[in-house]
Amino acid sequence: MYDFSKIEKKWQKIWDEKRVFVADNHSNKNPYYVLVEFPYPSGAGLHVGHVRSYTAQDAIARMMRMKGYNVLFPMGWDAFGAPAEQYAIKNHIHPKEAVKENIQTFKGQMKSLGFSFDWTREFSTTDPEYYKWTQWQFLQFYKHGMAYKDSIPVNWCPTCKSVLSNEDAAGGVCERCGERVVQKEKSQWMLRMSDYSEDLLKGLDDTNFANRVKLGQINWIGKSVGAHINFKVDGHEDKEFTVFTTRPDTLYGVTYCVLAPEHQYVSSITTKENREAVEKYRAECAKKNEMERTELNKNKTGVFTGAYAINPANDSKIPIYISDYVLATYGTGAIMAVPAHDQRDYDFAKKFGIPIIQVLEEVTGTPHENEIQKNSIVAIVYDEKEDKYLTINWHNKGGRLFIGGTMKDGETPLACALREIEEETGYTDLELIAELPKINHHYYAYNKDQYFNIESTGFYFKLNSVKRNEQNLDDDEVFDVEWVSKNQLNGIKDELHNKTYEYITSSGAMTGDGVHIHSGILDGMNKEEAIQTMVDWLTEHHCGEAKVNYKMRDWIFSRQRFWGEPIPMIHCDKCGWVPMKEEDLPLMLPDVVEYEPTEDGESPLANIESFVNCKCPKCGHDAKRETDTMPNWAGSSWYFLRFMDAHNDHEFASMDAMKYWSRVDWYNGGMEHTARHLLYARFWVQFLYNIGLVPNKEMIWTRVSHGMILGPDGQKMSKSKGNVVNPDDVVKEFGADTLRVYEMFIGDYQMDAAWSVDSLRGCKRFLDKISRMKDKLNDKPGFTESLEFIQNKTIQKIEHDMQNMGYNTVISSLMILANAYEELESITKEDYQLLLILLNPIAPHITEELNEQIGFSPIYEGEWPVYDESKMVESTKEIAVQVNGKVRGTIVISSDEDENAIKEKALACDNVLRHIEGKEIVKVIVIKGKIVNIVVKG
RNA sequence: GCCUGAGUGGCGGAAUUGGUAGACGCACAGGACUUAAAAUCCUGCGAGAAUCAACCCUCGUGCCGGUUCAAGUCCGGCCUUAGGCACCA
Repeated sequence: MYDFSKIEKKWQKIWDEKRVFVADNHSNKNPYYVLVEFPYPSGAGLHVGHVRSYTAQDAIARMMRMKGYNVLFPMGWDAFGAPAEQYAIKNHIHPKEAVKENIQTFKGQMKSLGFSFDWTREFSTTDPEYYKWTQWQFLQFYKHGMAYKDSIPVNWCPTCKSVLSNEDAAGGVCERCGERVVQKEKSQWMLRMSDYSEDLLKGLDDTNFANRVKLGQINWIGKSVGAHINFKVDGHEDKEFTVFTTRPDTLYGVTYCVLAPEHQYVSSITTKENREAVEKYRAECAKKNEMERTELNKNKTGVFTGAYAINPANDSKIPIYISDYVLATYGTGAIMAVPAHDQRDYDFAKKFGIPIIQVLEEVTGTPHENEIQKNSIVAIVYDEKEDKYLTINWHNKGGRLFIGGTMKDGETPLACALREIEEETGYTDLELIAELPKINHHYYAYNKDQYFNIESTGFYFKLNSVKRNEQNLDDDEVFDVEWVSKNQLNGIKDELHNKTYEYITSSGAMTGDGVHIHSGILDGMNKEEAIQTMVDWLTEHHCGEAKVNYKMRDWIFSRQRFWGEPIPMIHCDKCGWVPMKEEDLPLMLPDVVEYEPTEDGESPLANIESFVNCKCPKCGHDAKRETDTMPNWAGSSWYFLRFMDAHNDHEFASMDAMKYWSRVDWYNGGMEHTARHLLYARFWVQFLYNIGLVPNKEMIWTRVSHGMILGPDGQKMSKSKGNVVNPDDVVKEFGADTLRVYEMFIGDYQMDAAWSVDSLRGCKRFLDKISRMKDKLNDKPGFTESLEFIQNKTIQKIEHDMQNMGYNTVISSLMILANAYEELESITKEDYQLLLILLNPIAPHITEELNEQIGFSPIYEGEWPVYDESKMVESTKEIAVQVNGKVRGTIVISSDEDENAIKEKALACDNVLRHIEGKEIVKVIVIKGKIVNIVVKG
């Protein structure tokens, strides 16, 4: 046992006083920037989840310093936000007071954990010296036409009396208070983020984000490539509406169109007879917000307008509906519907009895020259009572199949299916459940020595009763009729029959690739060719063009809150919106204690006249300030740049400083921020880059995210569940080093992990063991020879694992090294120090202390060990010998033994002999240094 | 519904390119030390059959198939679960 509390305080003080972790902007060492998301300093204090990621990043920072890098590892506070505001309103104090207190708590907790932050660069987003530059950057957005005001329907939380971004109103409820969100028109500041869709997508190539992080970004941007197609309205020569589609190749399969209920043409094209129904439907939709519409998942609603559109490809007349499954805000607010190849259109068409035209067939089998064309069917019959499927078993002449057959002249596919079922199996009492999409199948018939290409129609029947006639078989039809369960269906090897079965489990529309049919110029083409051909055709005939759409919308930048950066804009009756003069920044939040939100949802700032009233910077007349503030995401979109030059009072950061650090090398944060925060921050940086204010278009290189720490019950920690673990308690009882080691050892860093006090104790034991080991030091110089192999292996392994976030295996390999030390009578001081240095990034206090006690200079002044490959070659090695893939023994080989010698050794192995006795050796596979496998027969 | 992960002992989890599955730790059991306890140390610890015992044998990484001399790892299909997105055309 060691007295961790004294030791930890001692070293924290030394690091502080000697400014060990202060980064230098003018160093000639290579820079390395390690960043962890700065926290929102909530009243609850530091969470054990923070400790996990901070320790991981701290370990990297400490290791990189020892490797000779000039490491920037800063910390600050993202302190604007609703909780502080709510707390302040309740307690009638200014939020900055609450924030100050919380920051003190957080900082004290962080210091007690020994993180190697450069505290000289600390700031809070709520410091006027910082938000001055956030405001300044907003003015740059404005001056470059990137900020604009727009009156749009927004998500409104009646309780918080605030507008929420779409992202914050997920699920139709307020993210903060859980209240139902309603729609409300509001004039909002917006940032033209959608202009950056393509750049934000492309920029990902210049980053080293984890794959799942990149995918999150890609999904959020939501690029879809397709076409705009113009449809004329029959009888309204002047009217033409445009649809966006990703599948212009299915134009021949369009059987109706849908306009969003809000579409501008709805009133003018609706016929008299349909007007009443249309108006009623529109009124119903107007009541619902976007969230409610999207909740009505499956059940499609809509009404016919009475009007028809003209399909530009074949001039056919198709009905125009309105339905709320088409959104006014996405694409053009109108779609062409292809029920055969889009599931939503399929559902709608089924409900309203609209025809379904298949224009694309999937292809199975391999095409061949000189094929004979045929039409045929595959019928699947299901007996619900027995839960079995009807098959015929050809045994070794073709195996198990469903019912199949060729159509006779003049026969419909359905008639053919019924006839074939009766002839082959005798069953007649069937009910049609579904006609399945047609499949284009190529095959070779051995009995006829002929290649065929068939168009097969699939049918799905239910068996009503076992009523059965005599089978009517040809002489060559020798098979058994068998009812089989679902599991036995995987005995069916035929591609066509399997594909047909797949269709009965999918729900209608065929969305895959294949070959076009009934599609004029597109016939015979696959999806990709047909899309290109159709786009060219549309362009040539002036009825459409290629078009790319993005899901991502502009950023709603206004919040009706007190506790945020005031937006530095002034409204003058004469001049309109006028930006504040840059030299007048920061626009400070007023120092008042009372600021209730207004009833009509204006920001609390609107009530404070001394803030609102001002002079127009342009004409000098009386004017009023914008009273909305910025969203939380604003301050966190560029804080990593400020850390590079935190106290600059004439720029947000100097170009020199940003060029020196160049980028964040290793950024860690929570999963929940990998989409939004990262996207906003990248957008912000790209904009600054485009106006020449930052040196790189992407300023974050690697981004990783950590899993959550769950309560001991495996649930997310929360006060209400009573499963919260407070890091202070753990530090007090077990010490900071134990907590740090435990959180690194707890499991895969990228996955959630449940808290376990038992495992925590195990980590304490490990540190105790290392501490005790000091008693077995001898006076010999250098390293103990027998340890050199494992020592160098461990260095290599730790280096590799640290770079790959394998912190848990870093700890385990250190435990293995410690166990190897334990087995010896005594070890040298160098042996011991090596272990201390390797453990230092994760458990810095105890390792510094022990290192000092044995008389070495501080680890933080030293260098990271380098492994020596020459010490890592093993002279002998034990490898396994398998017989037919099963391990039957092991042999010891030396590194210079050749294949034949190894083979001989393996074959001479006792237990191996037993297994190969009397059997023929087919071959012996020797994988050098790994394994021997003897393949025998008989 | 779509996208992305994950599924391995009683538990947390290991297993660089396919090459001895279960490292390391926890829990548990037995033993040593001790008057006793704690601490520490030693031994065992996937399941099963068999045996005095040991060796040994069979099975085993969510399920069903496949590829391979060899599959936790690769391929096809499913199930469960977590997170994200969602009438996005």
